[in-house]
Amino acid sequence: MATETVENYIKALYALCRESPSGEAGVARLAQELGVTKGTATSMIKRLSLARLVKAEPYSGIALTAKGNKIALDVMRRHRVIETFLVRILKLDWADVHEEAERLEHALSPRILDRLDHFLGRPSTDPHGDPIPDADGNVSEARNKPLAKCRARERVCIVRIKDQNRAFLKFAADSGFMPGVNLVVQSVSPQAASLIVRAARRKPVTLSQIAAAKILVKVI
Amino acid sequence: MATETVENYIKALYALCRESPSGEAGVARLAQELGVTKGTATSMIKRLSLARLVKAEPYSGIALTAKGNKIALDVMRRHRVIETFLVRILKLDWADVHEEAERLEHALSPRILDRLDHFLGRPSTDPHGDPIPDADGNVSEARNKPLAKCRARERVCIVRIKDQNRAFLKFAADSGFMPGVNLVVQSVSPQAASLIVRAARRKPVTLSQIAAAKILVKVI
DNA sequence: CAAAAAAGTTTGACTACTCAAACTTTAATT
DNA sequence: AATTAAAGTTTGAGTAGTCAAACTTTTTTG
Repeated sequence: MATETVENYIKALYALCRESPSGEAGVARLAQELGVTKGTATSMIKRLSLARLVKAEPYSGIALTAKGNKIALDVMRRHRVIETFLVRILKLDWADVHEEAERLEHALSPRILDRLDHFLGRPSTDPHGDPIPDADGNVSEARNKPLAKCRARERVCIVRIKDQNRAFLKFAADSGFMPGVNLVVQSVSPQAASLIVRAARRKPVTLSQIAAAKILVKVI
Repeated sequence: MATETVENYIKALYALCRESPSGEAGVARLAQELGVTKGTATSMIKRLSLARLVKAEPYSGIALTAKGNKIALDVMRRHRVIETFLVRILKLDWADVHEEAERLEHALSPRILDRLDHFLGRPSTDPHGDPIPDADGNVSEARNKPLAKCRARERVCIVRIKDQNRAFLKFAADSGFMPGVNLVVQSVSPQAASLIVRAARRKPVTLSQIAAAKILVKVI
């Protein structure tokens, strides 16, 4: 079994590879993400490479192997099932659960994970709309688009908030932006790189393109 | 915060001090309990002593300080609340939950612990009847007696099974010996160091003194 | 009480993880 | 193309935890 530290490196690598156009991660970003120095990250990459969890040549990009990918999905599954439990059952704050799940995800046995998943009714997404991989590592990434790409007068439904940052989640929750909420795009201003949206029984909110890119929606 | 390893040493020390007449633990038993060598245990005791969690002179007994005791009770609280959750909510096997809780107890934040405790209705004991310390570290050790000390024809109610061993717990569950169950002591045989007890709608079961010492009861 | 057993300690070495700082390679800029 | 900045690597060192094995102290027992 991978140590807690290894799981965290793998998880971070998975996310970095996702958001990079080349599909490969770099040491500098990885180190930053995990709060360690570049040297530490380099030596860990060497270890992961030796364990065949990543593919990496010196001075070039890092990519997860199939084995590494499996671990990443497994950790993500544990993380998201726990988040769902914390919000739905223990009523923890939607914006706080990420940090809490971060610690718990490493202590969950397959047996408890399955029981918890069953108890929750096999949820397909966590409270932020992130898809939960199934026990075999299959994820159903729904084809939805960022709010930032919407045009004026479009009516959409929020399906996912793609940011784990507590401050952003707090802002989103305070503004009423949570999965399941319907929005109307009132106006789009390409020059100001912002758009104005309105949820039912709410005041209109102005969002920057950057913020709107983190909110995934489906058209209704 | 104490590391996971430190928490485990403290927890083991607490149990050893309890069951020792002198109230002090020894390195050999401690090492055995944790599955490490004596040397490893010695060096850890030195560290704990430096951190003022235990009081220990070379070649003499080990005792927890007030600070160490607080940690022990805190870990036990987390352990027992989790066990209660695993049995009551996730329906895990009564005999299996100890090992599972062993891993989870170190990953539980005070916030989650409190929510879980609240969700469970602030239970006073875990599924094995072990008392759950409250958030301030107060334990209500009920004055109950071991089944081994009972006399023939006594009617008692099981309140606690004082053993974490899975095999013993499995035997106990299979024999119907769980907290809340009423028993009649049919006969006591000092020579054979055993006694025969019977639960309602069950066949009589013969228990050794040793086994019966682990079953705590109250007279009814 | 002397010898043996048990309990406790010390030492040297190893893995996992980390940092700081010097260094090398690659990429970006002027 | 030459310089600089950024990214990546290496080295030396430190903490936490561990073992094996030699050693010392205490306890047990013949």
